[in-house]
Amino acid sequence: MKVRTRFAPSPTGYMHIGNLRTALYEYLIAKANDGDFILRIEDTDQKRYVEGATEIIYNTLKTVGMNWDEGPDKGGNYGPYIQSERKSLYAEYAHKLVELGGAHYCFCSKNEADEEKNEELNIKFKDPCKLIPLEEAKKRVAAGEPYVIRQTVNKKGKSKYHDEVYGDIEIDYDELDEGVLLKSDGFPTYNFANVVDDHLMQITHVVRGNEYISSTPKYNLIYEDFGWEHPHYVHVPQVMKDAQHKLSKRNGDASFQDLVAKGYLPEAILNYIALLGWNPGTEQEIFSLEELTKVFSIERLNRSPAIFDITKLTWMNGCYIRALSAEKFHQLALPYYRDMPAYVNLEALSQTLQPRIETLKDIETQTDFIKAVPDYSVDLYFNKKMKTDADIARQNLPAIKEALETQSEWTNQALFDYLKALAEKLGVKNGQILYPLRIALSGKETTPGGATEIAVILGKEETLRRIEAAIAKLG
RNA sequence: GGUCCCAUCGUCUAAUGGUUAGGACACCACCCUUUCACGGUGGUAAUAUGGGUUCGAAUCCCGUUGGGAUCACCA
Repeated sequence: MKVRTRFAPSPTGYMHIGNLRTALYEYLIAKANDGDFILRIEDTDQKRYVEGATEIIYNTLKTVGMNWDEGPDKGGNYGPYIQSERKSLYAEYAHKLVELGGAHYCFCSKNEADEEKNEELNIKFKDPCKLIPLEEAKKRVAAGEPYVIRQTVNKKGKSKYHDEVYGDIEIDYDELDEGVLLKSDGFPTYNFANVVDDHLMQITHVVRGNEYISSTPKYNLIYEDFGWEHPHYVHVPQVMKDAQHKLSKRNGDASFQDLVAKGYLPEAILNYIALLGWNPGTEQEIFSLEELTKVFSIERLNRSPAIFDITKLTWMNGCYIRALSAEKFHQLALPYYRDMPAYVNLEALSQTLQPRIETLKDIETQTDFIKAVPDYSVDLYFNKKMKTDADIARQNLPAIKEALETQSEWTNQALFDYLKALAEKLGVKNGQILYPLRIALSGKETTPGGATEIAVILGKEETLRRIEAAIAKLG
């Protein structure tokens, strides 16, 4: 049988990291087995619907290259792929389930149902409405009385099922709530819609967060009552913010969109989250999506929760940035150059920046001195190792300026050789020329690249102007 | 609270009865060097705890502790 997995997000806002990881595992399970990856939008809760959220889902999946084989925009043999468009289908199946004895009509208000429960005595909600004879219940429904359809749990003993990650799970039927399957507004709850859809769409592997482990027996009951076979279950551990809290939208934790905005590359984010809860069994850590589909296996999925570590993602992002071609990096950097003065040599800037940044956003802080030299203290000219200080700078800067004025080949290598020769001629150390020059050009203790690289970035004219300004400042 | 799940360096993880408990990030040191970074070398650092089983336990079993999930007309 062909493997079919589905990503079934609800359009309630941006895409968070845990969600994207689940989608990734679903995609990989499908693609590692030559199967289909299906996108289904679960919008049965109209109160939580957020405008534009569906587009975010599409864009995110496209950005990372996880292409779906069937979905709302793409069609397929099992549509529609938006649950709100399948509304009548659920009602049909819910009523059928009532006939089969797996569910019943309930006329309780929400409050009444809540009161029935007794948490201290640990009594699960067992709906009194299930005692209403079916014929009578149908009459009340026909008469227009508001109702919901609740699952009926009559079984006793232990429910057992196998999970591909967690192994055999055993839960007592008494632990199962008789939850609402079809709401009074006619929409199904997740508990019902996911079963009906997964069956109808012939999903073979259900991948979801492990918070569903304990409610899975309820779903299995529905599969049984319909006489359907249940899919393979792949429950995956949570992605945590720290040891106590999971990553969540409500806390405003970083979403995929946020990370991209912070200068992380989609490929790096995807690579990093693949490794949160899964490992290849080798020491390789850098994987493209393509490579992942080749080495992924369910068996190597982990059972314990994983903390999202932005530091390691940052390192990995740096790896991806360094691996970029010079042209590609320049393209990605361009938006960050928007306010650069005209004299700046952008290609040279990119070249200098690429090995030095870990996120694209670093460009902003690394290049702040380019627009204007900050107001710095002349103490900056002091460097013990380079044997320089303000006096040395005062002494050498005019000579550097004079030398550079006649220099025509304005490349890093040429400038470096030239200034090295100058140092020799003056009988001073290289550092006594280069260090003061770098400070004069940047006004910063640390800069991307050395004196000559900065000179190339600034161009000859601006370089000379800045040296002049520095000489004036030193007095 | 009931039930279920989880437990190896700070973090992500490897080791599926026999390893000096391995790798990666981070951190520290050194090297390279025109500052910074990249790169290279080395280092600090873990089997939560108590019992079993076994010649031998991170690994299997039981208890304890700690953490998480779930108990919605949310998904």
